[in-house]
Amino acid sequence: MYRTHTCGDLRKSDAGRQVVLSGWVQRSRDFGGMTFVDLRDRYGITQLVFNMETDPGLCEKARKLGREFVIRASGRVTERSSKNPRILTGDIEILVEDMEVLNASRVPPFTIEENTDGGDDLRMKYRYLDIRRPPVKDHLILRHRMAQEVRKYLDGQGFIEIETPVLIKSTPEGARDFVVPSRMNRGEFYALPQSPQTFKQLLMVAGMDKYFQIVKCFRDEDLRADRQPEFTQIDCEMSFVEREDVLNTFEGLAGHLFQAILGIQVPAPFPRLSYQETMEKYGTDKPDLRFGMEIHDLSVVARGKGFQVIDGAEYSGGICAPGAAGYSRKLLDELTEFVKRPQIGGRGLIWVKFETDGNIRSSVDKFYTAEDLRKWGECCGARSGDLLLVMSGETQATRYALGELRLEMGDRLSLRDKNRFIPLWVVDFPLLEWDEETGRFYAMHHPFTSPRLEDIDLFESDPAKVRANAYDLVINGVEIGGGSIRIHDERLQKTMFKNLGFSEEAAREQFGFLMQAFRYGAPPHGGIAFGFDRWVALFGGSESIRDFIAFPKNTAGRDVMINTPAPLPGEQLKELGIRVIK
RNA sequence: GGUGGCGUAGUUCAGUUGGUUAGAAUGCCGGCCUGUCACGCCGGAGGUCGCGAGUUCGAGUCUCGUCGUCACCGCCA
Repeated sequence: MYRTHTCGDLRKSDAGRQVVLSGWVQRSRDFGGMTFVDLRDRYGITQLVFNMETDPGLCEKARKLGREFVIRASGRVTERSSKNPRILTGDIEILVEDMEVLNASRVPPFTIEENTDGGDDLRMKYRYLDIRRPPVKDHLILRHRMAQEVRKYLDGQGFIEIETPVLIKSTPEGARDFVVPSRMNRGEFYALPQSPQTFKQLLMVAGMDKYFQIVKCFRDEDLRADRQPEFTQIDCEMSFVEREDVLNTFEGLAGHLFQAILGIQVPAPFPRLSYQETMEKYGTDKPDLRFGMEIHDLSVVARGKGFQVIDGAEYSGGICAPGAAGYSRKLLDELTEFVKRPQIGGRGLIWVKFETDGNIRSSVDKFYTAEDLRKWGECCGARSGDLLLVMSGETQATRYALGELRLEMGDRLSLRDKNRFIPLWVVDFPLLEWDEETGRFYAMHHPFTSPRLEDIDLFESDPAKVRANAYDLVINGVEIGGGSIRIHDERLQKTMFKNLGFSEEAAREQFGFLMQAFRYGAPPHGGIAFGFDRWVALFGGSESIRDFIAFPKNTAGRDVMINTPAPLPGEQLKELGIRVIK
């Protein structure tokens, strides 16, 4: 027998018991006459004691143990004379009577501890060692618990978990596909799904009514801290629903997860912001509502005083940083540098200090009187002691830059508390997005998203103005999920394809199966998909999803542990009928 | 596709204006130690300064290229 208990089990009440434990040697402390060994497994750490007086041979053996050796030890549980309150098993130790090395270990390349000394690339190369560390292990356990709660909740709501194929068909819209060659159909390729979108709609046509799946999705696009080439979605679809039905159902899911995982009660319904409104107030479609500091339009109030930067700009806007009027020249310069970074794209930054003694000082005193600036302050809700930060330029770009500045100020003023969660729905996205390069419209969400029916006439006059019946769930500035009410009508779907520049043939070629299905009584339906990795990372207090995935890929899409992607042997290529060009 | 950061001992990092023998901590190895739990003390080993060119009397340090890695922009329906 390898073990009677785990390394996290034993307590004071177990004193006197004869036990067998197996695990890894975390560390040993050798005193010559006696040796302590910390034995670790997934459940905890238990101290083993070896004594030279009791059994010199065994004690010598224990002194030779190295880090990460796998051993089995049997002995008697005893209460410690000096306890360790920092671990759960700290009241007891095992007086070892027999010990066996099950497997020796080379010295690991980094320390397997709460805070490792290993860098990212090493940790990835030896991921199986990294996962032994409590933080990574706990992230994976958190992920497991969330997945179980999702299943529990959705099952309780009558959702059926159904698997959809992984070898599917490449589609031209959207992200690049990963493709898989077919040996039996030479010259033809499968694609891995970017999401099970069309299949879940077909399941609605099939009458399954409520579907969900925790499923891998694949997108061959450049990566980020919160993007992996393969990632996991909680994919859901429902029949006979309107937007509010979907939002209510999944507010329920979110509320359940907050409660079950974090023990937090989140008030429902979540706030709903239109895309238009969030772009105006926060400069982004995924606002962080943990703090105010909204963007205010100063275009009108600031114009006409001879300051070319503002007078010549399409748009001027400002944010009011509470209590920051004391910012030094150096800090203001830092902020100016921040907005001028190419990623932010600002040309410069105007500041106005509403000092606590009532004075108003600004970087544009030459052009504006105190009275002028007081009006700016009124527009932005500035109070005594606040700092107003103003930028000018093209509307969209300036709002974006102000949005980024807002987040920066939120960080600097410690307004983004990791332990607070403010979810909201962003609704009424534009249905279509104009692409300058190709000179045509693309679906902002996907081509099956229903327009808001009252906007349908705009298809003819001003397609860019058509609003989608789509929604995103945003928590603390992170896009956690999104979905829409779908088109279930063949004719409307055709109109949509037409506006996207699909020829009738192309549409039939790509999505004919869906159009065909719609002819056989497609119910009104809609759904949503959540970025599971992001949601877990958010609950785990991290911006990077990498440490919530057991075996993630690096920013170049490589797995440095198994070293892939890799070339294929010529034989294999030949069998697939593929020649690699350089 | 683009911008930027980083690359020095097993690991994490320091390394001045370009200057003689490249340091620290930790880990590792050896010794001592009977109540530690980041044990302590003593000693030791350990380096192609990512790689390749160039500038220079002289390059870890400067320049260019290249590779790796991270962050961001584009991209991600």
